[in-house]
Amino acid sequence: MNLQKLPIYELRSALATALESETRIIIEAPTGSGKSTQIPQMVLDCGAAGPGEVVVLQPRRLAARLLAKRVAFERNEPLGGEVGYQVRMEREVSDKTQIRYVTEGILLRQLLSDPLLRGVSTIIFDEFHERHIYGDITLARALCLQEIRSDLKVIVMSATLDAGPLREYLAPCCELKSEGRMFPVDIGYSKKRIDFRQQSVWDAAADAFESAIGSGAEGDVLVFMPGAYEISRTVDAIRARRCARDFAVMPLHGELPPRDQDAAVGSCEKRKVVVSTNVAETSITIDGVRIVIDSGLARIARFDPNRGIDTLLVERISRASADQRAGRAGRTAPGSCIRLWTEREHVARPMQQLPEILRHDLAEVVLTLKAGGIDDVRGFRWLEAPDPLSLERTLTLLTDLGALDHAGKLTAVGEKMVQFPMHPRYARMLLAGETFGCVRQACLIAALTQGKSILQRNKDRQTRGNRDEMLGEDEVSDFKRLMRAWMFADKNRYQADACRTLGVNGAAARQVKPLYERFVQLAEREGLSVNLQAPPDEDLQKCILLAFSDQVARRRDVGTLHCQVVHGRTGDLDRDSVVRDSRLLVAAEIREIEGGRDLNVRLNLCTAISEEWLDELFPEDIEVRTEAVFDPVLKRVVTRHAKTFRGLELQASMKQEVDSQQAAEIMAEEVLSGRLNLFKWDENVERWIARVNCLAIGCPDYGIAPIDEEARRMMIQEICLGAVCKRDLKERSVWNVVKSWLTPVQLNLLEKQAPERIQLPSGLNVKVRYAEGEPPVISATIQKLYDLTDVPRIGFGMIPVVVEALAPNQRPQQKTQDMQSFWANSYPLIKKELKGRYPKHEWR
DNA sequence: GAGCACTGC
Repeated sequence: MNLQKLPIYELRSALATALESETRIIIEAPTGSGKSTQIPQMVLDCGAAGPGEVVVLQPRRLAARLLAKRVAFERNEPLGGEVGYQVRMEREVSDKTQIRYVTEGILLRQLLSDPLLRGVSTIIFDEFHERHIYGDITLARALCLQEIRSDLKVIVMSATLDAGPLREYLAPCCELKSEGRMFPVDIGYSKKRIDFRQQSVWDAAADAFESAIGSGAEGDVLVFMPGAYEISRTVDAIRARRCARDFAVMPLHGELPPRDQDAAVGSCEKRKVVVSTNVAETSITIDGVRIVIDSGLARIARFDPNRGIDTLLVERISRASADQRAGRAGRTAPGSCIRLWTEREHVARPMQQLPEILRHDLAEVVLTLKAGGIDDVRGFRWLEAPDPLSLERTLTLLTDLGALDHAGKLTAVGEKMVQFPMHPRYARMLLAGETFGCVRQACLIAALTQGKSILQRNKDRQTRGNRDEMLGEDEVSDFKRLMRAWMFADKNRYQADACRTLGVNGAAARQVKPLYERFVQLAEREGLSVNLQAPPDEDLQKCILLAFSDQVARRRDVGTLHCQVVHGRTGDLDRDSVVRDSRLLVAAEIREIEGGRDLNVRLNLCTAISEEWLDELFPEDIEVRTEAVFDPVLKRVVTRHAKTFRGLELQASMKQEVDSQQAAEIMAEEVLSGRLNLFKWDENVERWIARVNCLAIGCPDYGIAPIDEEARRMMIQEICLGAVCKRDLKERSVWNVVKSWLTPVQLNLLEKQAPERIQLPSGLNVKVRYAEGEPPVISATIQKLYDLTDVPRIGFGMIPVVVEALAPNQRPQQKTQDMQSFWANSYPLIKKELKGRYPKHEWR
């Protein structure tokens, strides 16, 4: 290839000039422009950055390795000489290395040991638009470092750039731009909005496939779907079409065995249809694709700081992601992309995916910052500041784990924890291992939870039987079973056949070993005693409990998997968990997933615990502020974290007759301050509310308390405006109540019928378009209505209602509050509560 | 219908 032909070359002289005078440069260039291989060489070759290394940050290990290889080859040098790379557990560098490709976390760690980054002349951030959390943090640290080291150059490269905020953040900085050499991709939208509840997304994709092939489009086809289930349905749906008979239709996602993945990526005699998750959006390139069919959906992981739960829900992708997906059709020739949504819907989508820093658990990052001497994380120079609530919760967790003292300073324990590259919870478990004689086991557990799970899910009866047989049936901890499974795989040298009998992912198991060894090595370096002998189960269980004490759960009954979790949460024990009989357990993972049309919270990686340990491990005697009758076991747990655990305690108490006025008052306080999530109403709760005589807030999928006229009117209004749909009214009883309020026309609307003219309770006639599944489209008329009624839009899919409940035989002390002032006072509170629960909605 | 993709001296 003639390198001079790469489009990025047009920037060569401008870059050299900029480097003479500027220390911060933004380069905007699309994927495929050659920026990742050429810019570092230009920087090195023009000599303007001065002596020292050019470090290039990559979000993915594979990319770092491949780019280094490529550049070494271009410069006719051996890898690890002038050009090298460094990723976790792997390095090819030497003292001669001038260009070093690294993953983002590596440089952040390097900053801990060498805050001045001596020997580094230039840091280049590649693929910055992906906005990974470590990229954000490292950039912030690099900019701070420039204040001391004025010779340090920072270059930020990005494909699509929302340059505004970044430009401000980097100011003063210089910008360079290069056009790509992508082939044009013709983008087509659906003419009519597709409701995936009416027509399945796989059928819609198969239709799109049929029409694309029917109109003579050439090349291979790439279909984007949110997950494995949708992929398998899509594969079936496409195969069933007659026009697919000349095609090989293949799935592609992370859970697939490597052989199948290779088949999807590799060449094929027939034309190909690859149905894939997001792996094909950034990580994997499939040659020959000229048609992309995009469902516009993806499963997106978030951490909900309000509840302390990881969520994994299907969401609509951003415009930037959609463009990235479309671009996959134009890598080798002009192509086309069919989007299964309308152009109008497209405009309503967010420009960019929310950066990771706003979606992830911050524990590790904050601990790393603290270790880097940044005491005031709230005032840190964030490119995008994380949610203050999320930050608070993180600081609380780190304090609970003993990494920070009450002034927020790093403790000696915290200093040790930082040495271990893992979530602080696991680092804490490792340190606790010293007390309980299970450091080695803790190292293995930490290694096992780093990457993909080594035990495959949804295995057949046979496989599960094998597991019980070969791994033993003890019911102590899922971690123990994971460890046994790994040791089995290790003993069998990760051979595919042996692994398959137990449903073990051999490749994932193989990657555990070096991590395990590394962690043991680090533990030894930190002076922990790494014993060979396994401790009694009990000690390991206690050790685990210490790291996850805020995730203690209790089985609600023996017949179901349903559990109560501290902090007012509920969830179901994973049906594959080995913890079967213990009523009390601790979950290392709590995540909310979409199962069918419902949301389910699942408790994973569980460990049985015993009530007696609580006194031993949490001796602090914290006064509990209520006299209500509580489950004695829960009371112990609650006693430890009185403040945060109160929710569970109170929730438990509701199952019984509440006869303590004080308990009710505490509860009211919890609800109103947003600390306690609302619970499913039942008669007890109603009685409780009646007793407290307070304002509470609710939303329909959690049930409806006795509602006054005003609240009811508002609710109807929201229904008419399309802000709520029947699906939101999850509970049958609630639905029956609501149904009884509505006129037939309103009922129709709620059931998702066509646009209607309706008279609102306020007397206004409006025409309404029901906008379920997307942010409500506010027409001018409706906007006007909002203005007239002073009802703020809380967001799609929920109705906050006001409940003014009265004690029996008591007159209202004041008439139902003036709605306007109610909203003015309560809106921020409600919004905060709901925002945590429905992060994917757009808020204003 | 029980669950995306990455990553750490």
